[in-house]
Amino acid sequence: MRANKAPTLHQQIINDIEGNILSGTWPPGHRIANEMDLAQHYSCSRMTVNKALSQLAKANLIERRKKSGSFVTQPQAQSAVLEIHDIKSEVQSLGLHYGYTRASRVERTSTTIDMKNLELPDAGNVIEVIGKHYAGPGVFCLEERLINLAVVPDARDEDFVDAAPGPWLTSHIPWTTAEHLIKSVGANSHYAEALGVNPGTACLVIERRTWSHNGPVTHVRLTYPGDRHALVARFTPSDPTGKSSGI
Amino acid sequence: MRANKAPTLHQQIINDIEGNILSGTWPPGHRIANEMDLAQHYSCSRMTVNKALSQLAKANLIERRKKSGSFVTQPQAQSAVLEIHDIKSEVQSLGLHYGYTRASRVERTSTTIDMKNLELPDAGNVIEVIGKHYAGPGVFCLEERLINLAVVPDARDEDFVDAAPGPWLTSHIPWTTAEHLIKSVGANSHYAEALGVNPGTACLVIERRTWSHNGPVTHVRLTYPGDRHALVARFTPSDPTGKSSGI
DNA sequence: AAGTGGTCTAGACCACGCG
DNA sequence: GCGTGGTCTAGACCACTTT
Repeated sequence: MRANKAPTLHQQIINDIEGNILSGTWPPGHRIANEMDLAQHYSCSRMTVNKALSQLAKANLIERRKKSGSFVTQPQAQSAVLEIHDIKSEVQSLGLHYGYTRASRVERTSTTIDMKNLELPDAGNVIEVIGKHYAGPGVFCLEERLINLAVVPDARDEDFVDAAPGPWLTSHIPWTTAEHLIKSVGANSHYAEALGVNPGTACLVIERRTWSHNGPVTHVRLTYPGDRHALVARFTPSDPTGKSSGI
Repeated sequence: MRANKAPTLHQQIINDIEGNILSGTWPPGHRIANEMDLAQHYSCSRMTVNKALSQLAKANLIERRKKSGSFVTQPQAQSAVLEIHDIKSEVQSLGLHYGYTRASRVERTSTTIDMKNLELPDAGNVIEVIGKHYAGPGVFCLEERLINLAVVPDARDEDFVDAAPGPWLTSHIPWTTAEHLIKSVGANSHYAEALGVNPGTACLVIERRTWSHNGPVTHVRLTYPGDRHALVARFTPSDPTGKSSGI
């Protein structure tokens, strides 16, 4: 039920390929047909295909190697202004042991707050999952997530005990739009206990909403204790491809 | 003394136009020559010019209108992954009165900390400007800025008493690269007093480094009190042009 | 040596919107 | 109406890299 508007041909090609990549149909490393074959498939010139593939390469969804071909990029679906963080690899890149524990999982009809967080137009069933990510012995961040069952019904069959919902979601649902909100808050007693810090400790909070073609997918609030965490983004005016990462 | 590498022709065109825009030579609203004229000027085909202009339009540096032509975008040099915030318009867009006061201005040879903040390879003269931005009666944020006099010698003649250094810099120096670092810290007694909050209050800190072709331009640390401020960015996978703004 | 992407050309047709 | 950008074509040559 995707609303596939295709105003231009090269945009249609981009949409098709992006769909295959983000949905996981084409896994990382998958080789994409070469430009001449694609041109034949779409009954267009090579230039048109090249325009589409160049744009996908600039967005870091594919990698192009001469003589070899074009391949789906390895860190799939995680290239954007502010990356959809894979916390596990983030922790491991710091040389620390990664761990995850689920604190709770509740299925319910959406409350008013849920609807506001997900920007749901109507009430519906949601799953709330709360868990902690660990870096070595300490808590790395607290995750509070809402999943919209209307868009992701398969989530009903997942308990999210051993693995965080994030990676499962990105491999099951292709997202088309994401929004980050970043702020700083002092930990109240509830968060302080969960994170193992003193009440009032400054925490970096990242809230992310994600949409697919079918509507709101998920809302997640990641709370990082203290000043142990920072976001970095570097860019130039005409190449607004922010490379961002947690520290 | 700009290192003008031009590997491809359309990149050369982009560089030229971007230079004219970011340096202010072409002010907002300036009409750019049409594609045919540019093609003649660069002795290339219209496609090549089109590729360059399309890319600049996607980066929001120019706006293209049929029949009329291409024009330099209004909010100049402030379109990027994380915008180079114009705090004044940010405050005013909230319907609040904007104010600015300079607290101090010091010219000195760079300290070790200065060199680290600016990523200076060698010691040199810098200016440190500290000031406060007000929204209505309250402090909106504290600004601590270093300016590299080797790259911006004209800054020596500015006292930055009535106007913040940020707008002056963006209108005098075209920046080519910027890096943001975002974190959350608890206010120590010094910051607490400056911001008018209780010690320990969580603050959002945004540190930005900016470079031009000639080297490091400036380093600024903006400290926003409490959870009154948040950053927002929205994007899609194949269009990583994050629109971000303060709240 | 051969296949691939990178770039460019010299045209073309169309839609839009200003005059 | 007509100038502009938007898109596309059917070629071409080159650089690179793997075989």
